[in-house]
Amino acid sequence: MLTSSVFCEMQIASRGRDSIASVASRRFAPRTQIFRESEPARHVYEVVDGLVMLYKLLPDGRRQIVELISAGGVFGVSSVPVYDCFAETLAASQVIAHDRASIEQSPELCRHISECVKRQYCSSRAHALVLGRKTATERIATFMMQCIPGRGGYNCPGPRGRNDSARIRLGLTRQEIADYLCLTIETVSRTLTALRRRGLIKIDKREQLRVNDVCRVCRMTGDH
Amino acid sequence: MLTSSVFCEMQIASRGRDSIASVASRRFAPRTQIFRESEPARHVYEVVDGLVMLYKLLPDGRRQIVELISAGGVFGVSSVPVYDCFAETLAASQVIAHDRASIEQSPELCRHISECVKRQYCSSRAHALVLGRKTATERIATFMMQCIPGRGGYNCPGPRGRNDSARIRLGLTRQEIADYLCLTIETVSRTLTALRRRGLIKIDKREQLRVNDVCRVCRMTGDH
DNA sequence: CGGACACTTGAATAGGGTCAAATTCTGTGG
DNA sequence: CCACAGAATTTGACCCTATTCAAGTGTCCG
Repeated sequence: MLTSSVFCEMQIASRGRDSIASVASRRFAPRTQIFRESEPARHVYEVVDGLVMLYKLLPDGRRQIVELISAGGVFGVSSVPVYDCFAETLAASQVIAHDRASIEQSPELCRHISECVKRQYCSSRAHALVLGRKTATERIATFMMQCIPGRGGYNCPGPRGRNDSARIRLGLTRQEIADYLCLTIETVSRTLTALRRRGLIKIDKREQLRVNDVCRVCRMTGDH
Repeated sequence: MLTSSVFCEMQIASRGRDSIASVASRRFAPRTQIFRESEPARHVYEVVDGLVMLYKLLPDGRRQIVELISAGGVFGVSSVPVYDCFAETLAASQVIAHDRASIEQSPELCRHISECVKRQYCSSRAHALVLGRKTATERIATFMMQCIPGRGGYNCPGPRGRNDSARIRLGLTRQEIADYLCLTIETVSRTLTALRRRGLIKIDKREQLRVNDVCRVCRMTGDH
């Protein structure tokens, strides 16, 4: 098994004067399933490091990656007693598993998780706009901008000087990008090729590319 | 002005022993804008009665209705200091406006809102699957199922006896349905016509239709 | 009853999907 | 270092679903 788990009973020092809570810190290898849809929702997870994807499946195999969660995000939150999607790591990931029952007992933890859910709720709406109304090129551009920290979002600082380029590590295969953006693998590939031919990006390795002009790509998201 | 507002300083009796909170109960006429995207987010709203839509716009006019909120739902929640979408009533609606600053002071209210956000967060993910992976017919079927309370969701009771029909009040124009499901008005119209011709539904009035066999429509959502 | 708006229908089109094949990585073992 | 296998990706040709554009038709409300 690729997973190594370290369970521990620990004091959450950073959360102040709460009583001792039952938490487990776990490390998962890349592409490891953490839970499945319709399984009893026993834990709420916090991502410390790495990247986790949440996805839903239709019976005929169509897949939709509904969310990508990196450090600081939470997952496993559900309004019913079972998980509403599958969770799987993309990169090697460190997560904290909070026992669902114990969360109620820590107002600080509750508050923290609520804050994360609120943030993720807002970004899931931005994603709905992507899925619903954007062209393939706009989707890819939007996705690339998401991969450049600090740019493109609310109060983007704008280009930094002459050379406004950025290196991006995708962390997802073409198939995963397709399932996230609701395209096919072929369309993702074709769109990236078209962007490369137009000189907007350079594909260094499979998962690594360079955006030559961040602002120009940002203008291609359709948002401006 | 179509809006009649009643402001009041009231004790939220149902929320127990919290101190007096600043809330305003307001009534809005149908198709009335409540707030705009990028406006300072001063309030969090709770829907008491009616129907509110949240939507985002792209600069070129493309619109995506990201959420429909009925009684018991909240809106105006944002992780940044401005609203991230537009809010507009569809039906005449009664809402409670909570002062953003005052929310923090009521743990009970905080908890209540968090609970709503959690629920809405989950349903927004289900909607992402609709937008991303479903065909026009599946989208319309999914939407119709959403309009039939108690059916199609987690632990649906199944058909009730021989005559498993339901009357639906849409409350949305074809254009709004299109913007919610990410289709065009023509595709919505054509799809409804096709369903009518196949004898699955009967279109009584513009906004009212009858589903002859709920289970059959449910099977058309693509979820089963 | 008439005007405005919402909806429906038709024909042509295009964007992305599907299917199939070629190419490029990546890792392994010699 | 090179050869090879298997997988991931790219590319090509064709197709289909939903869109676009353009008329109609229906419905509501004064």
